[in-house]
Amino acid sequence: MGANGVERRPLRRDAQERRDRLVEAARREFARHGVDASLEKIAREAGVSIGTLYRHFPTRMDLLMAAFRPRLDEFMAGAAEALAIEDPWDGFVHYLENLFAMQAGDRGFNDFLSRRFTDNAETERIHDQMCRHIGDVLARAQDAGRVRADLSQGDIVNLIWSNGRMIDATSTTAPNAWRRHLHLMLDAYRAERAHPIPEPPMTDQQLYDAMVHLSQVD
Amino acid sequence: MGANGVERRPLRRDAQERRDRLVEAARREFARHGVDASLEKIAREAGVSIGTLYRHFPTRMDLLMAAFRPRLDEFMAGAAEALAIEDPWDGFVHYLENLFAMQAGDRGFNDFLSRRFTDNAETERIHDQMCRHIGDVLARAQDAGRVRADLSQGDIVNLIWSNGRMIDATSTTAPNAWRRHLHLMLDAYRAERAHPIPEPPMTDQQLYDAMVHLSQVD
DNA sequence: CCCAAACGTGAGGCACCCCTCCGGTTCGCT
DNA sequence: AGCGAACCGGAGGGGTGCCTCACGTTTGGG
Repeated sequence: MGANGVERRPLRRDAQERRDRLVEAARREFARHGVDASLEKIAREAGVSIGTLYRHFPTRMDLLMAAFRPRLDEFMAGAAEALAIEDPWDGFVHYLENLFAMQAGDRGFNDFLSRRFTDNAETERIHDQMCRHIGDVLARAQDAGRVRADLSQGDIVNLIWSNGRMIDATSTTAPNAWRRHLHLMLDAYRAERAHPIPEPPMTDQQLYDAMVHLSQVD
Repeated sequence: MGANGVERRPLRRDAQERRDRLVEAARREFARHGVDASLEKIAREAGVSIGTLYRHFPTRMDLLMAAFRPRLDEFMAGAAEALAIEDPWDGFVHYLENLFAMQAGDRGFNDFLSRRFTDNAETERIHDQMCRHIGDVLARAQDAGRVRADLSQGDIVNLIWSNGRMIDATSTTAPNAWRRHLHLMLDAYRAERAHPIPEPPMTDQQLYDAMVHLSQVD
């Protein structure tokens, strides 16, 4: 079955082989240089011409989705795991740990999580699903009185941005620094030590706009 | 007196006027697009040719320093204020509030604080001074038992990165979101009920490398 | 008022990157 | 084997940005 449910004949053998090499090269380049990596370089890296790249992946997003599919599945599985853990706090921590670790492992995926590409129905779907996951994990921990009640989904998205930036900075020189950041944040999130926050959480609209903003070029 | 102490005759009247216009335009463009803003655009904006820009500012850093000098002074003054506040915790909060607010006010300055340009003695000096300030403010609050003892300078630099990214995302849609982030972080930093952190702080070398890394193009 | 020094200009070389299009190549079905 | 559909290559047009340099313009001291 094709991506959109349309049955299509399999690729010719040579075409399939080139396509695989492209996805492989894209994974490497996106991981190294983020989602804005040069397509021409990816083609070169794959030993394929730029025209071929465009034949298989008409838009950058097509290539991104092909490259990140496994990572995305892995990530979603981690989120499901979190909800399966009995203790709500442990589930919350597991969710964040999984999130941070995946961001740390791949700069492209890190970018991908931080930005929201509005021109693509599938990525919208993915982001919605992510937001639902966050909401569930968070609400459960809050209902159990373990996470401060005034924490919002937007604060977690914020955390994604923060951590993303930190990982950009430290990944080559201190690859585990994110774990420190995470545990510091956990102390900020615990219900026991909460002090009132003088600024209200972002509205859904603000949050959405901010994510879209990050995906637009200056 | 010239920047490096060399006495040089004043600029010709027309040259001075163009230089002023350039600095003005640079401030605007850097604020809007970060420190990587296009120099050609800045020249256009100033109504001056690109050649003239290069005559006055042979390197991007020369222009950056000219544009940010007032902001830098303002920032350093805020840091001094923080140390002048009697209560160590209040001083700590004041320092961070000043820092965040200045990051929020100018995308270029935000970039500037996050990165470390190694090819320039003056910026190195500035960063060293900033690190000293952070160290002083932090140590004072820790000695007073108000900030958790296991917090390191690197964690504050981390905070600069985190907040920088958050501001990039939210400045146009939720310009005060940083204040919420700050107060969340304060709850993470308070000494009372701090939980142990399983990852050691970054070494000075790691911290330095990370800052340099951020200032290098992909 | 004159002229040398200071200054300004913008075309142009170079390096990227994106994306298209058409002539040539390869596959695999019959 | 032969042929048409599928596929591939890569030149090339359009865009942006950096930086230089030969030539023309302006200033202000003498």
